[in-house]
Amino acid sequence: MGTTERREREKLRRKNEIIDSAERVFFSKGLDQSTMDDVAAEAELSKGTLYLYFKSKEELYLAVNERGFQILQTLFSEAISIEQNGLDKIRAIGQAYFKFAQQYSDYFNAMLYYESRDIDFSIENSCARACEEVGTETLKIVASAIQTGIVDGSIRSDLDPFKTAVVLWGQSSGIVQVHTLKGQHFQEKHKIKPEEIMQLSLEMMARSLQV
Amino acid sequence: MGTTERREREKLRRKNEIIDSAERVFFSKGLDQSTMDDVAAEAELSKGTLYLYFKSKEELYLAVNERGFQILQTLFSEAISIEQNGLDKIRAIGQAYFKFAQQYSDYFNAMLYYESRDIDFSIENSCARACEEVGTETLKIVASAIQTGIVDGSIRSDLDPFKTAVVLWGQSSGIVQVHTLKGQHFQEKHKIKPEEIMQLSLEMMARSLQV
DNA sequence: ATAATTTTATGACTATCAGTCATTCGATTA
DNA sequence: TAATCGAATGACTGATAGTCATAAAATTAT
Repeated sequence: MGTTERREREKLRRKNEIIDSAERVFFSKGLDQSTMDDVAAEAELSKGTLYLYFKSKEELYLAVNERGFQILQTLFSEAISIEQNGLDKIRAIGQAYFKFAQQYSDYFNAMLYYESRDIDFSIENSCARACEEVGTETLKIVASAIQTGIVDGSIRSDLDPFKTAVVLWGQSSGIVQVHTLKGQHFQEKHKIKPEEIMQLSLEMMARSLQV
Repeated sequence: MGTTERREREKLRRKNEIIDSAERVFFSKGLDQSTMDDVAAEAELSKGTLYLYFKSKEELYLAVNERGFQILQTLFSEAISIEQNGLDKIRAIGQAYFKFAQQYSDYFNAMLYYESRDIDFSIENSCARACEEVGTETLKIVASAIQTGIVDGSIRSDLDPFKTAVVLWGQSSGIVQVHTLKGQHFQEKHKIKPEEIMQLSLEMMARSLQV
């Protein structure tokens, strides 16, 4: 009988339902303010059950995070497909990243946490691994756009595509981190619009790639 | 009698002793693994006493952080004083920042936490305020170096010094964050030396400022 | 010198929450 | 109908941030 397969499916469904609930709770109250009991209540399950599907709060959190990465990856794929020239692809990716930070701010904030923590990638089959996988895929999209730019002459040829992708990634996340966490504060204190910072940053990054 | 003044001094001294102890504990075990009881034991005080001087663990942590900011500010001041030309000052600041991240990695890691959290600046007289103050001073150093560069012609004149300083700050912290948290992982996975990333980033940032 | 007052320090206690585990429930199979 | 097995439960444990009534020490007033 195909009972095992159905069970497998149901197990996956339940897992996703738990992530759905966790997402709602984490996004509405913030990760630190959310308890596993909150998530359990939202999922209409007992706390113990959560631990059958995720071995810790961090795992569950990373599972939510992975969805964010997947959205980002899609946005990046769309971005590069629209533009022809390599440098314009990179510009489009930059815009897409900033758009992601604004439109999917909950996912983005979750990603910040991920980026700023020393995550343990060692345990096999963990959600951290999955995040890392999608993250690397996303980086490869950036690297390939740079490669395209080098070939079509819109980007200087002395750059290593993957290394440059890592740099752009680091720089962008730093900027968007400032935007997200200190943006309002800067606006009040120094009369600087966060959007200006993001646009200026984009312009500067594009310039650093030009021949 | 000058008793009040001496008491004031002693109170400050005790406060600093607590920060000393907290620093040792936080740096040796990591913030999350450190308990207030650990800090109290290290300071040879009771936990209750800690709360007479700091209203929460976060406050105490921010107090440690402020020291890091002060070191960074000093390094930046030294950096700009060595070089003449504006763009070289900026390069020197960049190098100083990367040096800080390596030599004072404990302080730097603490700062990452600060940078990646939504800190509450509202409460009067809090340690967060102090960090913010030193942070702004540090930014002003960067901005003034950019201004110098615009005047001496080494940096393009269409940039707003303070906004550009914010961008450079955000980009740099993003890069160094990648370097610190994911560097080893990148090295293993993609055979990329973290130092290369930092140098490439510096070069790209300098290029984005050039006329 | 002594009592009254004010400041500083204590540590037992509370509240909260991540994670566990013996037990129950329910579906599948014999 | 009984036996088996995986899924689910929720009371329990351990850890720890933060509190508060009380004590000790220092300062000031009598």
